Amino acid sequence: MDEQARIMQALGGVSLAGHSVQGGMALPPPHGHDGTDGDGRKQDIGDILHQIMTITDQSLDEAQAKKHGLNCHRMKPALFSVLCEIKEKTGLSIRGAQEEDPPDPQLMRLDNMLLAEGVSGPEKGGGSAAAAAAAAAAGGSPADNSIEHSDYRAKLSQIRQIYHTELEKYEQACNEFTTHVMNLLREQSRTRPISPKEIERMVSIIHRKFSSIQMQLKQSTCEAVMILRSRFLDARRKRRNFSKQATEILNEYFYSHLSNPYPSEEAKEELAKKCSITVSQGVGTTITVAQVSNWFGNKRIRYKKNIGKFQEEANLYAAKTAVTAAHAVAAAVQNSQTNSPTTPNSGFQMKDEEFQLDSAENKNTLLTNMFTGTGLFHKLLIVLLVIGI
DNA sequence: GACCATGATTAAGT
DNA sequence: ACTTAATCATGGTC
Repeated sequence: MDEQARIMQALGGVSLAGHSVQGGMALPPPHGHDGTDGDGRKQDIGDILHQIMTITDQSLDEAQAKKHGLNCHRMKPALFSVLCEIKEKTGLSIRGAQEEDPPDPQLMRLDNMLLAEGVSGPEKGGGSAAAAAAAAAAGGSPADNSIEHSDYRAKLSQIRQIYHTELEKYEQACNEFTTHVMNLLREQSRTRPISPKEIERMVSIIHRKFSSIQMQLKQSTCEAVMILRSRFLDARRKRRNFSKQATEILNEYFYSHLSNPYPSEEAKEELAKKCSITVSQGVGTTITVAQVSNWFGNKRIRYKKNIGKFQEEANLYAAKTAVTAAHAVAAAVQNSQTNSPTTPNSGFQMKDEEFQLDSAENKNTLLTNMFTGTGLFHKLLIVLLVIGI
């Protein structure tokens, strides 16, 4: 409004009050109007301005007609050049041209996440690979791709599809709107000075608006993916017990290395492999090295906390391994008189601390279990005695 | 449904 | 990087 007033004043001699007060006046015919005297000319300009000002209040047909009238008006070139001049003076065309939009960090984050989740970016193959990678990174068993995983992928691709169709819709709408506005501006540039820079600026404003809408779409897509992930791939929520065989293998190792129950990386790998192979029945869960580490971590701490509770189990496994060891020893003895068989070690050494079975309580449990528990252990002792060790 | 077992996660320590 | 210890959350059993 301020600008309008300035323009009015710049036009010179036309009193703003003069024309605006005459609200309901009859508009002069666009053609054949020959205002020859000076007063008439002023009146004329006032009318034209009034038409410009009230153009939005009129119906489309009316407006079109008036627009045509204005375009053809003999005063039009003069008015146009005056407007050009004013614009140049006020620097309207330059203002705001320098504002460059820096990449929005939030938008970038959303984009990156969508790309990582396989929603945006390359088609199907890459998408599911990314999803699998994400699942693996989340610590979930990557091979647990049974029903749940396929379900997850189906849902993800659904989200993906919705996202893409919506995005396309927005883009199309944006393009349509942009061309519409550009046409409008081009059309208007016949009656008022509009530089290409201004059109460019307008386009960039439109794009910014639409990209903020797109951001909302991206945001809600991200949320949907997060919900989906937490529901399907959060392994913590879907704990599954290891198979009996797998636990047995792990326990065997644990109790036969009781003095130092810290499997090396290679040992862990081998255990993981062994456990995975033995799980042939039912659900095809493989056991990862990380899971083996978890298992040993839990086992160590729980064993240490309550050795008594685990004693029976310890004897069982100790006997088991000792039997095989005894076999080996027996074989060795036959060849040459060797000594020191690998007797089950009852000492338990935690990292940086010796955790022996010395406490009276623990010793008692060990002894009672030894002689009341497994007959196997008895047999083993006898075997060892017979062999002469 | 209470209760225990158990796999996974996390903070803190080394 | 790996471990311990505590804790969470679920699975399984009664």
